[in-house]
Amino acid sequence: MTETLSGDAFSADLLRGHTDTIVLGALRGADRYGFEIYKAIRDATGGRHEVKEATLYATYRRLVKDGLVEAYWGDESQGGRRKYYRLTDAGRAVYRTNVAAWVATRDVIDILLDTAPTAKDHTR
Amino acid sequence: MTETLSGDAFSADLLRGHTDTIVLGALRGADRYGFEIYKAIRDATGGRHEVKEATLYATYRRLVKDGLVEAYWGDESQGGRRKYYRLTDAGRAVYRTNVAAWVATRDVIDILLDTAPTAKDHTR
DNA sequence: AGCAAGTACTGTATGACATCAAGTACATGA
DNA sequence: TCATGTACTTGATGTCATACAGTACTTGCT
Repeated sequence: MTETLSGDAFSADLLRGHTDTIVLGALRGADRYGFEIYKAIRDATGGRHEVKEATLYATYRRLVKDGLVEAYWGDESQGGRRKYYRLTDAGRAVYRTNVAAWVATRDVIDILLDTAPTAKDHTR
Repeated sequence: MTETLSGDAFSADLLRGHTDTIVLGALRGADRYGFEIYKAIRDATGGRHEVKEATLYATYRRLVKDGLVEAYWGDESQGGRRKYYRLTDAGRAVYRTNVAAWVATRDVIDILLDTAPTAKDHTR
């Protein structure tokens, strides 16, 4: 914090509250292991933003505790253990609800900040 | 928390990190007093969401401390004191930066959740 | 007049969560 | 062999949104 926003405007902590949903979303298509999700998020932001490893592993723990994902060790028997996560039905339901919440929240913030992307808007 | 998202999907805490920017934005056009901003936000969400008073007054304090806004008492001498807030130059600059951060963050989340509003998107 | 409801502001906890900092362990290429 | 990358873990720490509990004035209703 206090990082006063370096050049290209990605303040840490702005994804706060969305991390769970992002992780759940990452598991929509297939089971994935922790580090894989970490890299996926990092890459999706073009490297400009990164959700810290510690944050993600804490998130995984929370999601498992809440029954939204299940964890199991992969069988990389030759070394390099990987813990995989699988979306549960409950997780899938929460994901859907959270996406709706995101869209609603996004639109409200867009209204409050006057940043709604419209046809005439040059930002898109 | 743990509120498991009631019906229309507004989880508290999703605005977290954006409150400062929203308040700064509310002061763009004119000085406003605390409760006025509170009502403006509440109304902008159609009453579906509310940033709690305690949250906002904490926010004002923080913004003053950081020199982003200045506070002064209105001259409602006949009663009903109101504390007004005025955007400083620093506040205006931070606002601009934060808006850029919001747009960047919003777009990243849209990508991660696959919720980007497009022309063919029925959500708009 | 009496009283509820709304306006307006304040202060002290509390808890969630993103991150920091530090660490373990294995694999691989120079 | 030694740095670098992969992969996971855990114990602080700090920020911030909120709960909770006030104070004080005003206005509308009866």
